[in-house]
Amino acid sequence: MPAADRNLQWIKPPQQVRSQETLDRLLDAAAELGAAKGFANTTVAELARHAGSSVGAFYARFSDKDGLLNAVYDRYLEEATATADVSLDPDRWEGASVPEIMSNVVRFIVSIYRDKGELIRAFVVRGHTDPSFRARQERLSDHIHAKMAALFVERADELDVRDPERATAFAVTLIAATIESSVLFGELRTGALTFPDEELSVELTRACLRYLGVQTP
Amino acid sequence: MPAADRNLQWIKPPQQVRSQETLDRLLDAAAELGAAKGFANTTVAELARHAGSSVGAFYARFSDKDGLLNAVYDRYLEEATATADVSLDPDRWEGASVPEIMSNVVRFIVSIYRDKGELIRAFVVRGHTDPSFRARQERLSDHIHAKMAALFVERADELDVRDPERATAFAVTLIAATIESSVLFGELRTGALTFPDEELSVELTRACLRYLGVQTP
DNA sequence: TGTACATCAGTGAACGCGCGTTCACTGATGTAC
DNA sequence: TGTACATCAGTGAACGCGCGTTCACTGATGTAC
Repeated sequence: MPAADRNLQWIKPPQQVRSQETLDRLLDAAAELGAAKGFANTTVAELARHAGSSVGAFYARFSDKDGLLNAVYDRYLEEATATADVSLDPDRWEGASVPEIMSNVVRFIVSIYRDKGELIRAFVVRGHTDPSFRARQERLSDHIHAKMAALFVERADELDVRDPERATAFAVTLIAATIESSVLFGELRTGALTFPDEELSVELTRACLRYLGVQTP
Repeated sequence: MPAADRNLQWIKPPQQVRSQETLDRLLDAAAELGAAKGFANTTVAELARHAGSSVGAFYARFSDKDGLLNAVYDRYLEEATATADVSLDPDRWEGASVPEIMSNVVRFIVSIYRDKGELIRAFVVRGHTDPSFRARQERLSDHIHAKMAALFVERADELDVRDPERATAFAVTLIAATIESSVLFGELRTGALTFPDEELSVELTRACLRYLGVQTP
């Protein structure tokens, strides 16, 4: 079936329901173990066992270990892109103010990182040595950043900055960097002071609004 | 020599100048290769060759591969701590304003990350699986954060925020997170817009000053 | 509906490669007299 | 200053363990008639 092959780079398409289930369980196991201890530290045997499958079944579905990781990553990218498209859709925020959008979006991203942070971290680590992972990471991040920035640029009249395009781009970067590092390095912490999720969201929102010169009530 | 042993956890103390030189070259090679491709992806044989030494010489100095990494990390931590102590010394900034300190410190940290970023990244990756690396990372980061925050808290009258302690702590975190992620993920970039070192410094400084409610000229 | 056969799916022991570590040996440096 | 010996330093081939991958085999599912 050459037609189907065009869409399936890493996965050998299953012919029966049974094997599709096995495949899904392998993907889930990879996501779970990868999040827990990193992909490099997870063995194929461990992965197969965790999925209630076997090493041979694994290689019947994937060309090699990398094939599985790529499949897991693709599944994640698809989910992430879809989520971003829905939650950052301009229509959805019709009539909303910059503070309103900012605070909701920041809170949402924080909650996502709380959920998927460990998995994202595993992808990031992998990206350090694998250019193809790195490239896809950047594509996703560019996509999300652009959608977020667009929401703010549309409302440039609420901002008090020289170059709204550039300032919003930087604000988005601030958000991404701060949340990312808070997850990558555990809870935000400076000496004895800690910033749990809610406070992180509030403070980060405040910082960005002030930076963009937005009047807040 | 039991007295010397107390200070040398991972390194077997050399008895001749010759072996001290070998040891230094091994440390340098580890830092270099680790920065270039990560510690996990660097083999002992490769390391020894790169240092103009041999595998046997390596094991005469270090108990194992981890011993070397720990030694490299300790050397880095010592340098970093000393640099922070000197550059964030309160006396050094006697009479300076918050914007002055902020802009200089941010610029300095960016330049450090430009220099040592790859090595720092290797340590961070290692920290993901090694709790002892992680713990030392946090100790260093706490130390630097505290010193920075202290400079701003001392000048709380220049700030316009409810809780100066907390706000400065968060500002310091913003700085660290943004610079860190800009190095960990390459140059800052949002779609077509890029923020090279100087612009990153300027914009990050501006963001923090506005967040802290500092009047700028 | 039942039977024969082909293909798909799954199993886990065995293989082999890469890399950390060891070890028997050679050469260099230091010390005693 | 020279000689004998001890210790330090360095070498690189060989070993062995862990883990990705293969493969000969068993069982399950689908198809033809």
